[in-house]
Amino acid sequence: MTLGQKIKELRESSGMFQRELASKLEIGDGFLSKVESNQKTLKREHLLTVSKIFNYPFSELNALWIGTKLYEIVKDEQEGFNALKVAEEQLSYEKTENARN
Amino acid sequence: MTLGQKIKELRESSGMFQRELASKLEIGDGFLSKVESNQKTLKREHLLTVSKIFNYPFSELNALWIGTKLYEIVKDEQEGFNALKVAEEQLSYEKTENARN
DNA sequence: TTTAGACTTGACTTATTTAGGTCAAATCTA
DNA sequence: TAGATTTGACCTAAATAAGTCAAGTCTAAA
Repeated sequence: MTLGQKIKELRESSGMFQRELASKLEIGDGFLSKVESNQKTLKREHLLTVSKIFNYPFSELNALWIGTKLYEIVKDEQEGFNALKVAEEQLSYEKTENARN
Repeated sequence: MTLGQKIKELRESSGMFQRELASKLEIGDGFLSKVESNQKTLKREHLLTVSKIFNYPFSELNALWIGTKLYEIVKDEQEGFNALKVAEEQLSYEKTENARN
């Protein structure tokens, strides 16, 4: 599930048109269309608005937002999967380091 | 293990000084110092040179390079870990999609 | 079968960020 | 006190973010 897919899903399942949602977010509908197909990214502040409109947890939108960004970086990389593992490892190392103090 | 750590490790275990390695890479030693502490990143082409100098697999350096970059993105994020999972999921979804065709 | 409304796409823009450094001064280490 | 390393301030070019807008396409229904 990408952020674009999720937004489209939320919008459609609430019977809203792109134009409506776009206007709530104060962006053009062309731009929203691209957001839903992950050709463009929403500003992070917009995520909060989306969260409120559809009453959907911000943290999940946030995870999708960052995750989709990470995916854009690794998707054409041979070492993409390993790179994700490296990042994960560094992250959990940092976590245990901080826990130690 | 970060890329900076790995480079430092390779350099030190071959008894080389920063100045020497820096000159082989045609960068300043101040810059290399920052690379080793992950404050700056090497150009990707430099990775190939490093790989040759220390006879260390390029693919691993590459994974560390991308991984450290990903880590920089997620390290201060609450949803960092989940975001990595999202990216991983998207990546494996894409893989199976491609395999289907 | 045409036409309206929803959506997609391509070309373009401008402002901000990031990449990839340099250099000199400060610090650390034997 | 020399040589190795680190740090901070600074720089420029290139990339990315965050859009707009008009033209094109797709789909139901009159």
